[in-house]
Amino acid sequence: MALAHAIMTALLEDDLSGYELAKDFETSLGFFWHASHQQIYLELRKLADKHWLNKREVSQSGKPNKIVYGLTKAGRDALADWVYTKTKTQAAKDELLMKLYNLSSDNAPHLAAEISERREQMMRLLYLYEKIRRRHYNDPRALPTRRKGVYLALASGISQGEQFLAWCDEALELLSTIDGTRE
Amino acid sequence: MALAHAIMTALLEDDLSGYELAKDFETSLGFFWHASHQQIYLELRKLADKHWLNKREVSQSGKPNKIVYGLTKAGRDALADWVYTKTKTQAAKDELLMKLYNLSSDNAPHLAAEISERREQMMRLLYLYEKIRRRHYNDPRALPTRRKGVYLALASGISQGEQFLAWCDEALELLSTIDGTRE
DNA sequence: CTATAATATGCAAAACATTGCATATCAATA
DNA sequence: TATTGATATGCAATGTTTTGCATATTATAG
Repeated sequence: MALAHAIMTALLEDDLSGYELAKDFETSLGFFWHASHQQIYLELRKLADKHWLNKREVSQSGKPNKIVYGLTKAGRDALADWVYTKTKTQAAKDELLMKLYNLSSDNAPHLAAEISERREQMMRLLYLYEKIRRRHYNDPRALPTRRKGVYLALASGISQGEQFLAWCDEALELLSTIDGTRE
Repeated sequence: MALAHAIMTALLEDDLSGYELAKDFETSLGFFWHASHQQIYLELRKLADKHWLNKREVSQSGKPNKIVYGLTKAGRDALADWVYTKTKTQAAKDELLMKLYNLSSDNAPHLAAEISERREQMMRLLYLYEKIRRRHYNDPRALPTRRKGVYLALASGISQGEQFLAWCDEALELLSTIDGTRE
């Protein structure tokens, strides 16, 4: 049921279409949850059937029309209840770390390249997050309650990201000491 | 195919039974990959059918017998090839952060309790990891190539863990400023 | 006017993961 | 000797996610 709740959380402040949600899940929300458009459209219809979301079609000029979803009272209640359920321990699946267990002088350059790429992705994301933090979350203690929670999620993303960059640097440094001509 | 490769990676150094693998996936390997015993036993049989693993039954005294699996040449080759495949971007599913988006003065004590619990779990894990690092990975540059990779995975776990502890402290501190009597 | 890209939504099959149940061996202990 | 707990393996049903395919509208660039 977790995707349902992630979607409803994204709808807390704004009503959104499936397409707009999918973009959020790719960018800003992407740090906390991943979902493809196929998953999202399906789940939105399920949630509307359950009457946790309402839908309305919005005509647009210059673009195809869209279906915009918003939380109902029942949806808000279900979401509020969900917060009290026990969170099961983390997903934790990182193929890159598994691959590092298989490090050899042959594949070291490939792994270094993958790490570099991930490092750049993370830099772009961090740039976005830092900008948001500076603009809207400069004084966490002064925020209204809900925004404090959003701030903490953002802060988690930022510090995980910074930690990741530092790790990438250590990894690239150590990988560069591997001699590809021997072994 | 990722679970298959995670299992094979775990078998790189030692032949193991499903039960032993399941325990590894709960503890040390758990930082990098999660898998239940049901998944593991099923996957082991699939991999043996593919001839990527071989199996043998081992009689034990004082315990039920076990089936021990080991990598075949074909398995090692498949694993080596897998390292060169492109890693898709991170899983990133954290219910706790999603829940924080729903923070209210009502649920703040519950969320603080969940964070405290996760903090303690992480402390226990970190204690284990630090011990391993000190014993076996004190001088990373002096390690043979493959062990350098294992070190980097471990280092990633440790620094993520430490970052998480720091975040928990910040979160608990900020949550404690929320006044449950109003709003 | 044609190709491309962004917007917008969807179905179906396959792969993967979780949950609940089931079974059996052996050691220790109550 | 009955119960509990660790060891050891498995099936079946259900749920979730990914992958591949499909379709349609409009803007922009060539």
